[in-house]
Amino acid sequence: MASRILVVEDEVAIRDMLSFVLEQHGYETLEADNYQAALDHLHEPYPDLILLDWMFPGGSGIQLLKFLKQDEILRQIPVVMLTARGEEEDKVRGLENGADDYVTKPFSPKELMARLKTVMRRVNPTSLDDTLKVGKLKLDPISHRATLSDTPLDMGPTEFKLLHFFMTHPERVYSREQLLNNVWGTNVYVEDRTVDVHIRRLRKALSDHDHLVQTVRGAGYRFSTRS
Amino acid sequence: MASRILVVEDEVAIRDMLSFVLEQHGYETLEADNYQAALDHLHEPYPDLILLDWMFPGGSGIQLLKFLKQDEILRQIPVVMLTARGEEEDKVRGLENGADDYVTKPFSPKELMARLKTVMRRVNPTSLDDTLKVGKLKLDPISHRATLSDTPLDMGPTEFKLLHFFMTHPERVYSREQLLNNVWGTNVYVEDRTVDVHIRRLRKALSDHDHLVQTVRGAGYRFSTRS
DNA sequence: GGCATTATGACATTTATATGACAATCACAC
DNA sequence: GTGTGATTGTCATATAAATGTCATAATGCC
Repeated sequence: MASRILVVEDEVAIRDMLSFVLEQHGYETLEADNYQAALDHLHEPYPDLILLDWMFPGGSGIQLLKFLKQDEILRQIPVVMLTARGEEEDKVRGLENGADDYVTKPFSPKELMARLKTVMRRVNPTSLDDTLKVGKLKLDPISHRATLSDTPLDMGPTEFKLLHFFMTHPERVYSREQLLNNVWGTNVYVEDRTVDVHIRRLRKALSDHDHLVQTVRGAGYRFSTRS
Repeated sequence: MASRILVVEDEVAIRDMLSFVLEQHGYETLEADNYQAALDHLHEPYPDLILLDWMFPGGSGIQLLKFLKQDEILRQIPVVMLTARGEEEDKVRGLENGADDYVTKPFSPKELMARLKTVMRRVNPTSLDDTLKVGKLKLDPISHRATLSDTPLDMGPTEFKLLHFFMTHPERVYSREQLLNNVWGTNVYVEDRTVDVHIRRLRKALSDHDHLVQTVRGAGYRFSTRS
């Protein structure tokens, strides 16, 4: 059950961008490019958050915001406003009318996700990160636990991060260097070969599911459900 | 292995966004937020493409563009301009000065990737990451896997590269020497006859599709769907 | 047939990956 | 603090795979 985010934004380019970033981070997105379309999404199952462009056709953002806050159910859905840079009054007016936060266009993915997470954590601490599943293998970022057929797997933090990265980026080869950058972080000087060792530890932890982590000779490693 | 894209853009939010989208699509990114930083990236290994903001500090986009086009090597790197919406003259001026295409801010990830791919296809068709298909035979550079009717084929790195080259250059004879240059790389001293052996290994891997790799007596080999 | 070219199997060598061990470091309980 | 176990990165070694070359067989061409 991924969190669902309703994106209310009339400009298709920005809407696409928001959807892309959100989906890459594991959210489901609903899209609306006008007032009525936004209303059409406001029924069960309700979105978990609304990303609302301040200015959009068929009713400005504040109009929809006010409408939401009048409804007993809808008012509980957190709203993050999208404002143009420098429009300070917009932000103030938005926050005064019940918006939970705002993001200024243009935005970096990092900033966007950070704000969304903060807001969602504040409103509903449990709905945040989703469990990743691949067959019997599950990875739950919340409890920070990986299980196989509901049996907890024993692995270190690095292996957990590695598995998390793999599960969010399956069916794709990654060189040792890329894995170091993505899992260990950039500006970390660690031997390439160290990756091998952690791969082995991860495979060990996965026991009879170690085939999910595949060696691609001369290229790196790949997480794949196919043999 | 992955294409490298130099992003020249001063606004951090937009730069982050570009990097995020590009990296999600498997590109490596280099970042520069000013003229000098951009120049610092222009050495080997050269970026495969430059994404250039029209207006950025320490020299406008066109300035850098002109500089690039004066250099024999650098001029070959394709350039995609980032322009503000509505600035039609900018686009025209950019294209006149050698830019290969432009993307208007704000942009959707889909549009961005489409334009980049188009440009890269025009310049260097082999550097692309698209799945290659010939009948039931598929080669996916992203997962680094060759399949026949979705069954993974077992072959070594050299055979994989060889097949990749063939699939991107079908219906054309290549001498052993040409194959060595293209697949093994230049400055590699290897016997001509070695190619025969790898051809055989590739055919073996292709099993009942080995007819795709054809011998052209006295000339070399050819990858062809026609018998 | 006789010559030239290619196919194939075998093999030694090189290269890449897997694995076990270990010392240093870290996290946390006491 | 101090102790204790877990974790981490690195190394040495084992194992496995890939590579290039050769000798020889097979094939095509005149």
